[in-house]
Amino acid sequence: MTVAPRRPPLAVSDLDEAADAVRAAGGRLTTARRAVLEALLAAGRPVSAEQIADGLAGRAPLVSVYRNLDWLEELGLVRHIHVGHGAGLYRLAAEAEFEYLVCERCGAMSAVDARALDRARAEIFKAAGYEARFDHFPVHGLCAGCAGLSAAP
Amino acid sequence: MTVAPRRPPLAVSDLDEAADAVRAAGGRLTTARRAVLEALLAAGRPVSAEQIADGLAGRAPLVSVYRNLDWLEELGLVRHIHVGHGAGLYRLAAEAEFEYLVCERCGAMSAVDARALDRARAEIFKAAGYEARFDHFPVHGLCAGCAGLSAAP
DNA sequence: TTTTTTGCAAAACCTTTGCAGTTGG
DNA sequence: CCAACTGCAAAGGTTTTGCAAAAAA
Repeated sequence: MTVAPRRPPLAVSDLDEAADAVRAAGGRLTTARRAVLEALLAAGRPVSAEQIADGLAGRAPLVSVYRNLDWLEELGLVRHIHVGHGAGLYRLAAEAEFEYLVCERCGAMSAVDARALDRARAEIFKAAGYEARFDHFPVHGLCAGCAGLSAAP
Repeated sequence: MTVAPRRPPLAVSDLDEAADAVRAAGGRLTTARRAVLEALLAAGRPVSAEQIADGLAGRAPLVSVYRNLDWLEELGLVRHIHVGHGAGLYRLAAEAEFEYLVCERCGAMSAVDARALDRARAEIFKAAGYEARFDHFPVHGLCAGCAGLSAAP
């Protein structure tokens, strides 16, 4: 979960494309690395390193999952987000066109097209001069249901 | 750093008011607790538990700082935010009218009046049905200076 | 006195690192 | 073959917990 300069996203939609990207970078498609990529492709949503390792049936221990996630993130194939106080969640950069919203009451996590938040980004820029990014620290708040609950007495 | 239901903010501007709030809640104004409150009042901006403990010259060890921050947060006097990958930062709820923006490139943290982000919140609500809150996970992105840098080749 | 709070020690939790051995290309 | 990668073990940084001793009211 390096903080370092984020590489431009490298979108892949299947294992073959991922394998090509790995080899193009001079990397090797090891058992552990393939397993992590398969897990991410299968998940289709942000998952923790532990969830990945658990689903790997021993093909790679947690530490190797972390090392591969880091390496793949440096390559631009993987991104991670921070949701509440829990562990970091990882996803393929292929899904980069989505951004997430997290409900702090019920824990729900919704995905929206990144462009849907462009107007919000523009308002933040007008108000504070910041180019907001929601792809690392998603928007936290209350989902429609929970917002309704706290509005009603 | 309990996640639990956030209490309504309890704004205090000096130690006396804080002491009253503590006693009104049936708590005691111990040396450690007073020291933590003084540190927060003096800081006037979000600081880590470790920074607080370091400035206390032994009046309370880190573990007591954490316990008091938790207790004070449950009471509504203190809030914490998450900035990047670092430790949580604590501040008095009195400063709740400010929200923060964090630059992921240079680490700068700017405070803005919370109302300045109301339009952005409205846009997020329109786009995703979420009532966004920036008071726990601040807006992350690029400050004006760093955004300019990455725009220029 | 009585209940709260302290502070040490130890653990929990997530993530990273050192290093010797393994493996993909 | 040999650099890249693994996996164990051990550590890192942050936060929490158990518990007996101390202190506020």
